[in-house]
Amino acid sequence: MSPYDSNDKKAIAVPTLRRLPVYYYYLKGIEKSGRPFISCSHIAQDMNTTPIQVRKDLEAAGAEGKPKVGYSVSALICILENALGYQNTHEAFLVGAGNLGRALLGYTVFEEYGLKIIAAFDNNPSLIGTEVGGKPVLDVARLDDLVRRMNVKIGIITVPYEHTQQTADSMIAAGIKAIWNFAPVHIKAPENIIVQNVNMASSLAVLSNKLNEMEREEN
Amino acid sequence: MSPYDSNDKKAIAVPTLRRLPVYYYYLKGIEKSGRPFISCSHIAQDMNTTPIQVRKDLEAAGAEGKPKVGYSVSALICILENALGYQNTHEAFLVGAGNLGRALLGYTVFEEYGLKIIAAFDNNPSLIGTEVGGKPVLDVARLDDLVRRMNVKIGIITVPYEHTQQTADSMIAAGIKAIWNFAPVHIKAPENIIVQNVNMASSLAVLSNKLNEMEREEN
DNA sequence: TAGATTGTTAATCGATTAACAATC
DNA sequence: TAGATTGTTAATCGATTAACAATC
Repeated sequence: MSPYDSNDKKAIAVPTLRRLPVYYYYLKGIEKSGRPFISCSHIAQDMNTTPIQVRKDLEAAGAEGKPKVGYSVSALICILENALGYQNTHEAFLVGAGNLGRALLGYTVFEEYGLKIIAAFDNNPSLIGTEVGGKPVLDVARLDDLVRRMNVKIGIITVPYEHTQQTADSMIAAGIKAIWNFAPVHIKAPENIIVQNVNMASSLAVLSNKLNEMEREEN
Repeated sequence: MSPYDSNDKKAIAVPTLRRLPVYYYYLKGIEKSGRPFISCSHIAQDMNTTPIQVRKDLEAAGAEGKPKVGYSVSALICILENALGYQNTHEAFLVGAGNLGRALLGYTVFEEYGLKIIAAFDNNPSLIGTEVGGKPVLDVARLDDLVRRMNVKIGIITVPYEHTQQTADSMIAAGIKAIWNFAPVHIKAPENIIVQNVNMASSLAVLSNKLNEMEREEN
């Protein structure tokens, strides 16, 4: 690491980043079992992966182990919480209080993972004024004003896919910096806006493709 | 392509596969607008990507275009439906009729994408016997029998994460071939079982990390 | 000490990107 | 025809995997 590098934390690669929460959940289970240390090979075996990948991933997160002993489970958990920003909570607004939106509003665990949904928005009058998971459902017309006043940075989109782009546009106009998009469509946004998709259609495509391939092989 | 290749369709790479549904949704919109042909560059511009990637992805799906004209929108849609197996519907059981499970049960669009959820299972007596999205919620004790009798191949897991592995185990024991897992934990399964994860925690990790990085840069 | 395990450096592999040829 | 656009082959880049050194 060069002394000219003011920012000495290297960015963690996305594939690694996506695996870290899975290690985290796994290690929380190990911690409960009371085991104080664990080796890469042990983790790898439990998680159907290779010791090398585990070691690289943990290294990227900043973990340090001891030869012959392995990694301290509690230290690992702490390091992962840090790398994943679990201690650094952001507030979020959710737009679209349909089935999926309501499911997300009910996920109180998100608060442990750095995401606090503070309100939902919808355009359906029969939903406006209700509460889901203890969070108010407000008129989407108020979104702009509230994003500005409360300086909320994260917007969650769970509207029907035809309204995705327009919802994203209003979020961005109001000052939202990061969008968590659950619709299966691409969002057009300026480069400085973070767009992260949870795309069930993509995931289903991979599943179906593998299953169809498997069935083809059987013939 | 060698004449010795009995199976002349090359497997589509997973990153490409994940992008295909997004093209599909996009092209459905283009089709509605009435435009008959479209070029890679046009698609790329609308989707914040590069013409080269679009061309490669469409090529992998089996599309053919005409120089100077582009690709026929309707032909593309047809080819994507084929590559994604949308015409080849599989039946599925869902286990865990909580918030997220209920949201998925309500997604009738899945049926257009090759997935037909025919029943849900839960262990909560107050849910058993009810209906969600027109689908019955049954006692999870009946899962094994019904998977066998109805020869269902896909299992969807939307149970709390502590019960994920055990749910997967019963699915596999009953003969499920592919698991669509919405819990943030790794599932241990034999190699011949397909496991596809929709991991919100992974996605959130990427989002938070980028946002934290952005905020760090602002200082 | 010996051996297990981490740490580090190098090799491989595959996806992405680029360059250029073919063609309508 | 000329130029836009696809098709194809090569180069690059980054993640994964492997090899080996360091160390408790």
